[in-house]
Amino acid sequence: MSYKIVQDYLSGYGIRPSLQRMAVMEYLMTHRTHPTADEIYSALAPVIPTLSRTTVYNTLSMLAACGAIQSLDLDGGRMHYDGDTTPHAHFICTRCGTIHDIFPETQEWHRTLAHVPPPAGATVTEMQLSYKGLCAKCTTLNINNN
Amino acid sequence: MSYKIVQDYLSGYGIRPSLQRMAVMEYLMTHRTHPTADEIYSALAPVIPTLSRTTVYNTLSMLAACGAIQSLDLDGGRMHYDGDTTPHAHFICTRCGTIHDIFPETQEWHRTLAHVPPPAGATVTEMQLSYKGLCAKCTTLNINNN
DNA sequence: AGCTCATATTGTAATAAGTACAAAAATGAA
DNA sequence: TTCATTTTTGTACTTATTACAATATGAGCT
Repeated sequence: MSYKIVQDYLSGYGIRPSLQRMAVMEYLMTHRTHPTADEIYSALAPVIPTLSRTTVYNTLSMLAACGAIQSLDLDGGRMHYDGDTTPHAHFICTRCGTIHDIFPETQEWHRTLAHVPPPAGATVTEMQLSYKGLCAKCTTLNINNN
Repeated sequence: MSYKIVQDYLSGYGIRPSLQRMAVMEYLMTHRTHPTADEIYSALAPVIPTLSRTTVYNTLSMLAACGAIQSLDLDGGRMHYDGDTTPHAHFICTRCGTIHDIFPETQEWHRTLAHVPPPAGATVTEMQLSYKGLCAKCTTLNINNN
């Protein structure tokens, strides 16, 4: 992924494109695995030896607050992040932890929002639709008692 | 809430109705505040002086796994619990933490499920639809810069 | 270039939620 | 009652995240 694309993306959200921020953003753009803050830190630390965990946490919170990325409350303990901000749902496997994207037709997404309306007067900043269960592979393993 | 109702409810899920389990379940049935494990512990500890935090955590996990209650991954840090297992969505205010229930028409809920299908072959055990933002009260406070 | 001030990053220490585990207690069956 | 199983308890630990103060960086001005 080119330097300039990431830089322009951040600038477009009014975010100053520092080395660290670009690295985090680029990681999320090129890895569709919905990583946690720590996974991102571990991947980037070898490349940016001075990188601090705190910076990764701060950067992710900031990017999410600006709407440049999406944060996912999926597995209780830790937060996952998604560089794709187009409206979509997620499935998380409670056995292997894999997270799958589910892209509904845009009109269906809007229909859901219209029929499950947030409280009157509230300002909605995020919406999340998620499923938990066993993925196909783990369902099979489970049947075979592994 | 009568002892017998709670007891029968747990028995219906094949859960042995111990004193501790009944207390936790009864708390969730009579408090629609979507409490965390610690809030439940703090409320029950004075009534059951020997109660242990671990028991509350274990009980909640078990009740959720059996489908007797619903667990809500809403605010990153901690898990919230809901004694109402009928399908409904939630709104959480990121400022004051209040959680509101949103009850859509049942047919709309099913329509959403049908149009946002989980991965093929997966076994879905939980579904969660949630909004985050500022509640009406906090929206007003925010405008007035409080 | 050098200076200055605001912003960003770093590292350490602290917090907070939840889990592991082994001992003790309670329960139920024989 | 006795024995085995289940449940509860308490302590210690792990893990994710935040607080905070010190340091570094960078953009604009002279």
